[in-house]
Amino acid sequence: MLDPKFIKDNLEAVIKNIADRYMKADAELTVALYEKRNGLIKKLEDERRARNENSAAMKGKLEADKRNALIAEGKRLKDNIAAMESELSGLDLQLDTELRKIPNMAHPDAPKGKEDKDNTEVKQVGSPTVFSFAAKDHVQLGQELDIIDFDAGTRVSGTKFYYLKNQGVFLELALVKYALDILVKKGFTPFITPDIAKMEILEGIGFNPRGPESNVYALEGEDSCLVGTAEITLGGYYSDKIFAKEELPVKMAGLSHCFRREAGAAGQFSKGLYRVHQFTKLEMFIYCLPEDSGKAHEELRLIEEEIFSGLDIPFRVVDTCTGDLGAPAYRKWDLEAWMPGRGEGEWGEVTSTSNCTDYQARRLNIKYKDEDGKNKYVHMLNGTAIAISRALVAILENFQQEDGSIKMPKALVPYLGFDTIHVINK
RNA sequence: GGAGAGAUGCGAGAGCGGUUGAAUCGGGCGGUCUCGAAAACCGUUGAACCUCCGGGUUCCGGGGGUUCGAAUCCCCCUCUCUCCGCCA
Repeated sequence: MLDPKFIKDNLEAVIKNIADRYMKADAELTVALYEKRNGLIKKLEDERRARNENSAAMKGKLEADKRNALIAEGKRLKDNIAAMESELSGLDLQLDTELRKIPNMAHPDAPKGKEDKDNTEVKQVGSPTVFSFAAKDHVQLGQELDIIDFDAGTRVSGTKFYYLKNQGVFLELALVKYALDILVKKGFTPFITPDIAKMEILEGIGFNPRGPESNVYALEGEDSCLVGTAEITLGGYYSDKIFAKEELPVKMAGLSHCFRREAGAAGQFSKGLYRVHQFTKLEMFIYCLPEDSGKAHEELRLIEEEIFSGLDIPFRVVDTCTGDLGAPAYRKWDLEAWMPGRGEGEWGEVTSTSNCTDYQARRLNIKYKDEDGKNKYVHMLNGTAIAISRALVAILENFQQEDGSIKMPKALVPYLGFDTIHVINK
């Protein structure tokens, strides 16, 4: 969330930012509630001071009537304070509700626009794969090679579930290890995180775990959820922490399963593995000083580029427009890989890296001690190292051969122990 | 899952209705001494919020309650430790 004081002092900019991001939030109401709350706090504190003085006056020996008078005054103050406190907690709740709706400020250079079409291409690496034969999509390839079983996934678990099978299994493990090795070399501490997190952590990260439009699976009667990304568990890892300045940056790599409801998402562009309820993802996470977050964001993007270049997958980098940014993001870059099986071929998102500045840190209460002795909020950034399901789409579709086999990227061969997934039962 | 013990500042740990935002020790920081260091000694050292920038309020695991007044008494919850059970 944003600092209410910041909203008050930059009201016009905040209102414009909400509009740029096509979000529904009421900054003016928020400020009004904030001011009302502060006024009440002031009055409440005066009453509490009176109460403290009153009880301090009663410490020694007193004549009975004097004491009784003080007790009567104390009782009056007590009732008054109780009433004000309950009013205040109501106001706090309202303020918090409004505050939650207000997105992070967007980077001034983030392209203005409403939806993903308005994202701007920053660069392209490689070029769309050209085939001398009719290319198949990954659904067909995966089934023919017997490495992905969608039918069994649907039967056992429901639509948008799948089994990886045979070499598909080793492909997932190889991709994880390949990316992990790169990250460890770059100073990231590897983690395998829980796949479940408490709602308060989800909310701190900026997810909405409740409601029918939520993308989150909540656990019945548990006050916790299946995570949609390890961003949640990595970001929650240091909640309520105060870092020494020298400890930063902290760089983490977290492997987890990701669970997403994806309610209502259907159609050609989300078929097969592209949009599923469960997948494996290796996520990067950085906690850093505010002045370093721009640089750290760049670093995350460059690592993503390195991972995909290393796999020889053609991709482009896009700068995400204001309307397409998630609420916590200040700026976001996506890598989109070439996916020949989407229609006539199409760029499809494979990674995403966001600089969330102090938006998450404020709610999760993650700070560092600055030289002036003050505790200040850290900046928090996340980025996909590799999301297996999407990477599989790109690998199967780009590296398919005329005979239906798939050539493995060179970088994966040492991890796989084979260089081709051959067509069977021919 | 059952039984017991506990949760206080950076750490250890006292306090068990009003003089405690918190003794004491340790750590950190600053200083004295020293050629320098160590030792010793002295000083200092929590956070959040509001502010008419003088100050004020709140916080002793979390939430409720009793009281004129709660770190201290009562209730509920969470977590940690020990023992037993179960289990990959």
